[in-house]
This record gives sequence, C-alpha cells and structure tokens, in this order.
Amino acid sequence: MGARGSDPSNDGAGRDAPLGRRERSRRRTLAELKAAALDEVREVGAPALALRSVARRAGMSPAGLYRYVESRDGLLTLLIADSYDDLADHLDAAIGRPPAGGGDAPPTVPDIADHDAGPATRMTAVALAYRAWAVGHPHEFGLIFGDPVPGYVAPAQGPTTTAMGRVGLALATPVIEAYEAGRLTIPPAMAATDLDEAVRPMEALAPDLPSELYLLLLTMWGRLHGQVSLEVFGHHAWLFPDGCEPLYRADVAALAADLGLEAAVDRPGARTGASTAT
Amino acid sequence: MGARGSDPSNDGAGRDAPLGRRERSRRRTLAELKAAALDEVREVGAPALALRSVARRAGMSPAGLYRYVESRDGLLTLLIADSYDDLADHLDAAIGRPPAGGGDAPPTVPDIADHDAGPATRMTAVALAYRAWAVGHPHEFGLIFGDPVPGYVAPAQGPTTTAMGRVGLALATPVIEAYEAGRLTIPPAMAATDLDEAVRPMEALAPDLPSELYLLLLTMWGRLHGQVSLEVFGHHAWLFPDGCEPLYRADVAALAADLGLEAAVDRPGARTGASTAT
DNA sequence: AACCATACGCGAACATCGTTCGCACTTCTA
DNA sequence: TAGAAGTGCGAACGATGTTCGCGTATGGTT
Repeated sequence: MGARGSDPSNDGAGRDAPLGRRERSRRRTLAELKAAALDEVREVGAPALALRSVARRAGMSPAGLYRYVESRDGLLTLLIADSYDDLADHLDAAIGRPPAGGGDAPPTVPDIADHDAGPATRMTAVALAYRAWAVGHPHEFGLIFGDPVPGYVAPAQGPTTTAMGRVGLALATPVIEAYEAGRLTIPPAMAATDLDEAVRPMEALAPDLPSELYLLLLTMWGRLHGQVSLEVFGHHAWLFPDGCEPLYRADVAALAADLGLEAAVDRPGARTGASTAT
Repeated sequence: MGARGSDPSNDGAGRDAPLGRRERSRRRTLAELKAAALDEVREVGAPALALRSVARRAGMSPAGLYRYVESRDGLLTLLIADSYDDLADHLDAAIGRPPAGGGDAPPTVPDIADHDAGPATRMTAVALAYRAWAVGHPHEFGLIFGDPVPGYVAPAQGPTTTAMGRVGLALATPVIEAYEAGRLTIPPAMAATDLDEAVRPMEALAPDLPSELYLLLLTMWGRLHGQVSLEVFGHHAWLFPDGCEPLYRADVAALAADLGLEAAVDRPGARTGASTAT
C-alpha cells in the first residue's frame, strides 16, 4: 500500500552509512515533492491542496506520487513536520542556538543571541520571532496550529512531537534562564498543587524545575500564541490592517512586567530587531 | 446564480410584516439545511463537509441545495455566522444578558449573572464560558477561529462582524465595569500612545474609554484565546488528556491578579477551584 | 558480465465531489 | 384565470483522491 521502500532502520539524520545511489535519488525526489507541495500550500492554502496539482508541478503523474507519499493527508503530515522544524529553527536562532538538522542555511540572522542580554530582552526576542515566523508563513502556521485534520493524532515520539518540544523549549529558555538567575517572579496563582502530575512530561524537555514554573511557561505560551493566532487568522484586521506588531509588543512588555523581568526593552538603541517585519 | 428569492428588504429579525407562506417555508427549509450541515460538520469537520451529504441528510437533491445556498463556501459562511451568534449568546448568558435574537431557548443557565458579584468573579465567569463553549463545540470553534477560507473576508457590517462584536463586548464587560468602579489596574505597558488611532473603531462597541483600556481588552482576549485555542486544537493533549480546565483557571486567576481585580474568587463558597480544587 | 528482484513511473479506471443546465411542478400575484 | 416566479430534480461536466496492472530502468548479486 503505497510509499514503500526506504529502509526504515537507516532513516535518522544521516549516519555515515553508505546511503546508496537509489536512496539518495529517492530522498531528492521526495524533497522536490515536498517543495512543490509547500509552494502549492503557500498559494492556495492547505485545504485546497490538490495532489494532482503538485504532481503537475513536479512533472510527475498523479499515480507516481503514491510511491513517495501514503496519501494526501500523509503529504500534509510531512509538510506539518517540516513546518514545525522550520519554526523551531527560527526560534532557536532568536536565542542563539544553532539549527538542529544539518540545516542548509541559517534561517534568520540571530536576533539577540547574546546570552548577556537581559532576560526581558531575550524573552522579547523569542516572542517576536514567534510572531514574525507566523506572520511570514501564515499558511504553515495554519497547518500547525489551525484546525487539526479530523482523525489525525501526532504519533508520540514522532518527528512532529519532538519539533513541538523544540518550539516549547526555545520559547521557555529565556524565562528558565531568568528563573535560574533568580530574576523571575512566579505569579502566586500558579501554585496549583494538583497539577504536579500533569506537568510531569515537561521534565523531559527541561528537568528539575518547580511545577509552578512549568505552569507559568504553558500560560506564557498561550498568551503569546493567542495574540499571534488572532492576528494571523485575520481577526484583528479590522483594527490593525497593517499588522499587530505594536499591540503585540505592548503585550510582551506587559508579560515581562508581570514576570518581574526588568523592563530594559525600551531603552533607546536596544532594538530587538524584528521592528520592520512585513 | 443560485440562492435567489427572499425579499432582502424584509430580512431582519421579524418585523410584524405578514411574511407569506412561501417565505416561511423557505426559512424553515433553510434552517433544516443549516441544521443538517451543522450535524455534518460536527461529525466530520468543516474541511470534509460534503454538499451532497447534507443534501442526502436533508432529503433533497444536491442540485436543489443551490436554491438556498450560493455554494459550499456560502453554506460554510452561514454556519460561521450562526456559530458566532451561538458563542455570543453563551457569553451573554454568563454575564446575565439575555440572548440577542428571538432565541429559541436559553443557551446555558447563567453562571454568575449577579451584577453584585465581584469583578474578578464576573470576569472568571465569562472566561470560563468562553472555554466551555469552545471545548463543547470544537468544530464550530475551528470554523470561527481556525484557518480562514483562503479568499474569504468577512463583509464589514455583516452579521459575522456584528456577532464578533458581541463576543468581544461580552468578554470585555466585566473588565469595563471594574474600570468604571475604579477597581481596575491598567498595566503601565499599555500606555503606547501610537495606537490611539488603531483602536478607534472599538468605540463603536464601548464608547468613551481610554485607549490603554482598549489595548488591555485586546490583549486579555488574546491571552484567553490562546489557551483555549491550544487546548481545542489538541496541542495540550499530551499534558492534559482530560482537559485543561485547571490550567485555564490558574491562568484566569493570574490574569485577575495582573489586572488588580480583587482576589475574592477564593472566598469560601465561591470556589473557582484554582487553589484546592477536587 | 549476465541476471533478476526491486523500485519506479505511468495510463486507465472508479467513485465521489462541486456545480450548472434545462425541464417539470407548485405557489403566488395581477 | 393566466402568467410569473419560486422550487425541486435528473443528467451531465470537469476535477479530485486513490487503486490496479503494466512496462522499464536500476542496483546489487552471483
């Protein structure tokens, strides 16, 4: 049933195994296919992605696609995984971490990679990077964070799950650093003791933190995500036809204040870089 | 081009105009069609909604649908408008306002309609109603707040726009009341003066408020929405397979604290559960 | 060097989908 | 009562996702 081949035991990002010519060719075509599909998604959106159309774009017959892809949903799943990774790379760059995969090119110039910058500045940098990626890749953002495919559940330990972990960790890193430096104020409302268990899986990403901090990180993500999501999906267009960056910056500043991070973001000259995003 | 008929001059919610038999029949069928479509959406999700399937469900031929509906997207647009209104009704009920349309039945038992309750309590009530509706109607939530249809833009002054306004106003009401009672602390980060212009359209919903307050309301909505959105779209399922209500309650409590609303939510008997729930 | 299992790609086909068209039938209006 | 307008249906068109079976080229093996 379709998508056969490709020795699964030798799949992870390039051991030095010989990787015969066939396998290389296969991966190249798959990459072309994904690129064509991504172009298509960027133009017409995910729900309108037509398998036949990406086949045309790739100069292949519709039936031929099924040698590389399980189905239309399978292709979308691949795109979702790639999008996750792309977002994670951008966020990592914003906090000065090198991209994970054997990346082709640095996704963006590291915004404020300087670990000596204040926690508020670093937190602002990731937050702005989150928004910048979303605004710059609205369809991919929708792929990841929009309506889930009805039946689909991300396989645990699958590539999307790990990439999602990278995203969460990148967002969390500045706050965790602030906590470890003793410069973070955890709001008292986060001391809900009955959530200790639920939050346990997060230890796999960042071990040995108090559970209130895990909660705080979750709510922080939600706060940023909500604003970005409303903007990207067009629910703020009637107020901010030219983009919500000012609103977002104000919210991030308020978040920094709520977290007790010093408010050094606005000092003259300390631009956080994304100020001219399209 | 389909969907003709229905004298547009007599469309608003029931003047006492005679409303001939034909028009009544027409509205009834349209309602049945929308109900069938909504059932379908609830089962298979919006992207998989098949026009022929709702026709089957309604006992009508596929072609017949086009007497009532412009196209598949047109039908979805109708569902979106209805969903907006349903959400708005639920929120209105949570703050003790009667539903707008000649509603058939009260959507929920008003949670805390008592205007004498503290602002934090009332704010918590709407916030919880927002989440409750979303979790209870995930597909409709996705319809409203998920991937927008690529080409679609809500017509200004259209029904969806006004319903959206109702949603925003319901969410804002407790905070506005708190402001007018002098019991609200506006975070200083909201004093970004260059947003006065952008925020002007909001005066149509709630006039004569300082622009920092409009900004605060927007960020509050985003904060709540992000959490709900992440939950409904399944991005928290790995942590909270049984629902994120505890996390959400903690976040709302933190929000109330950030807004300086009194923390009377926890007084014995009121029990929002964020401290010692279950 | 010869060989053959395997991967690859394609054309044709099927069921289903959204949508249009023309025709019958019913209901309202003049 | 005659004509106009609304309502519904069957058939059809183009496009989609997917499967099947056929050739062909390729890579590793003897």
